[in-house]
Amino acid sequence: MSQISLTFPDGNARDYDAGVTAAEVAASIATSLAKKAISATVNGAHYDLTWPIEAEASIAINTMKDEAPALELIRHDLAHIMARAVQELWPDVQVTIGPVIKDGWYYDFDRKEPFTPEDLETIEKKMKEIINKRDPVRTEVWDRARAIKHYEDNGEPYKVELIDAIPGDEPLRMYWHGDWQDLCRGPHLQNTGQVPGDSWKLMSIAGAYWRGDSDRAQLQRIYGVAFQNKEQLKAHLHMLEEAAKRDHRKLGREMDLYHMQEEAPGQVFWHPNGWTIYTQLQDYMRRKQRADGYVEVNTPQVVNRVLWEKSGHWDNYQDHMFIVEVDEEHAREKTINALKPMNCPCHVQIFNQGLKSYRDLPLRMAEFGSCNRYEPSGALHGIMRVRGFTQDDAHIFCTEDQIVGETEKFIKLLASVYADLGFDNWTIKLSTRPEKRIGSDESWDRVEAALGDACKAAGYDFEVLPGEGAFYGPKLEFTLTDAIGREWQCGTLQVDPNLPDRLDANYVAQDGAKHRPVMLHRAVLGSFERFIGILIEEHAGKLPFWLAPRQVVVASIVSDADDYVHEVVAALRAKGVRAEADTRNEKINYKVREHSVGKVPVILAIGAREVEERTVTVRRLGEKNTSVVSLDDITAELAGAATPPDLQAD
RNA sequence: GCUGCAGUAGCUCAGUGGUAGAGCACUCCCUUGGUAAGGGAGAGGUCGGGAGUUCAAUCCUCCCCUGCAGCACCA
Repeated sequence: MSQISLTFPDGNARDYDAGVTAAEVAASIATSLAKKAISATVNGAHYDLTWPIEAEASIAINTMKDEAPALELIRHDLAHIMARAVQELWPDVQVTIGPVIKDGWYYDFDRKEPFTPEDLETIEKKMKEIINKRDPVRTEVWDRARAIKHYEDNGEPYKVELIDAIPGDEPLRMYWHGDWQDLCRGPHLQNTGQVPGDSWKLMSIAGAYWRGDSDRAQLQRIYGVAFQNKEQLKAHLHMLEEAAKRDHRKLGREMDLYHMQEEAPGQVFWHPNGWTIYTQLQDYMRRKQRADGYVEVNTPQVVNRVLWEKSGHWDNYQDHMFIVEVDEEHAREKTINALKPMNCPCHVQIFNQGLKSYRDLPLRMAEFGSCNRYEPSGALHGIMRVRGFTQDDAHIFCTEDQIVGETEKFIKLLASVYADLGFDNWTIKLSTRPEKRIGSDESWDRVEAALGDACKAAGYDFEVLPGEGAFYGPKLEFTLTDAIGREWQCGTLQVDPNLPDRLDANYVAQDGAKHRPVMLHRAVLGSFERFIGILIEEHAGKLPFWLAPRQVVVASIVSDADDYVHEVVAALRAKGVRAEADTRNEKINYKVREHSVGKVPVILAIGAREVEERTVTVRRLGEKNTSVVSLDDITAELAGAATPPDLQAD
């Protein structure tokens, strides 16, 4: 038998017989290590203790102390244990697929009756029994024909389909947890008792399509979370509770920002407080874009279908458009229009007015464009995913050579905006050519490279999402994360050579001939609605002072102070600070509580002393202590704080 | 759109086959109180909408609407 050399993390190497298992390697080092070993990392891949190692490799033996492999194994074994529990409870249920995900795992089942919340408790109980049995886990490599026959004989078409999808050169592994068998790539622990009994929890039941395809069967998915110990599970559940408090739907109500109602699903009724945030943001974006060389336009809401047919949207998105028919009683001929779902075709109409020269490029055309899309009902989510929204949209008409420069300029604009708004963890994703696409491979090569180069030039890394680009061009997505870790695309930049072509946009180049410009669709915030939702969750409602809808409440302690309270409010308002008086017949405790809950950043309390000394007592949101400041000083300070970041003197 | 769950006062929620209740919020009165809820009184609901079963439906059944979780979708 041939010998292979295995190199350990400390750099030492030892020779073993080819086909040695990680369990044997661990045993060769120390009995204690063999006992504690749960898996191995071999050349960076996660290995079961029982898998043979055939060639020279680097190896690290993992124990429960190694967080990443330990969590992976715990979660993966729990997926199997849960599937086994379900099949022991309901033998007619088919198991399909059950991967490890962030914080836990899920498993998809095919069962006629829906699982109920009570079922989850029953399943948990059964899982604990299985864990307590400490059943051994063992594995075998099967050949393809045997595996397929096994599942065909068992009447399990899902598994057969999974096997068909596994590349031919990959070994097919069967795992047994006790007598329960499942096809699985592994690795797994050595027995079910190695899974902690109390550091996991079944969370929810949901529908999920087989293989993610909405044309195929819908299965029932059970989600679970799992950690290394009970404390981590408790911390996770606590984090979820805290996150729920930051939910923009809850804070939106508490801060009286907006509401939504049945008659206009997916559309926002902005209240004065919310609209203040909105207009502050819009004013800010307008200044930022103007400074970056954008011109601003405005285009119609209701546009005849003819334009949507030309742009190609009618064919692709008709079902997702709000259609407006004007019937014969009102018009000579019945016309069919659509509320604009996007601004780009209208922008091309503006571009097409008059002759454009290469000297006009790049032409950066911005619009705070109100759009309506008939989003599927299940997609709606607070103000993050809505049917009526306004984008901070712009289209940059340019040449292909200008793409890199314009993209880099855009990323810098976006980075500066996100920084001003308090975001420091956003990510860039580059979506590349999909299977169904137009344009030559050479052109895709160039444009994808241009986007990547622009990111690098601006100093940012990006993740590639292969095949996720639009059919006409690649795109950059800039994503932010909400309170419970869901990612939302906010900013975007998309390269589009197609629409200028469909709508016949052109410019006169140096050679005197007409050429097609390229269009860059881009948005920094994305939609105001979504961005404000994210903003609320990011700051847990405690918005930066310049964005806070009510920046200051001046609260009287005794009614004798009312006149001075109004004087203070007037002084602040004269300096552009959004200040309100609270002279209600209530105690200061009550007022402080109410405005703290309402996330007002600064409360100025006024009693007899302050009137006498022409001062205010300042209480800042989140701080318990107060300070006494002169009226002049506080007015100057708050006026400075109320100035948007792009207008700050420094 | 699909699967599951939910919808009772402005908000958070309890409740029952015999047309409803709490706390907070709201209005009025008392109270002028020094930093996260002072006291009292009052008003407020076609129990999401429609149909059915029943002597009787907020409660049971069916359909629809909206919301929530996940999936699918996101030009």
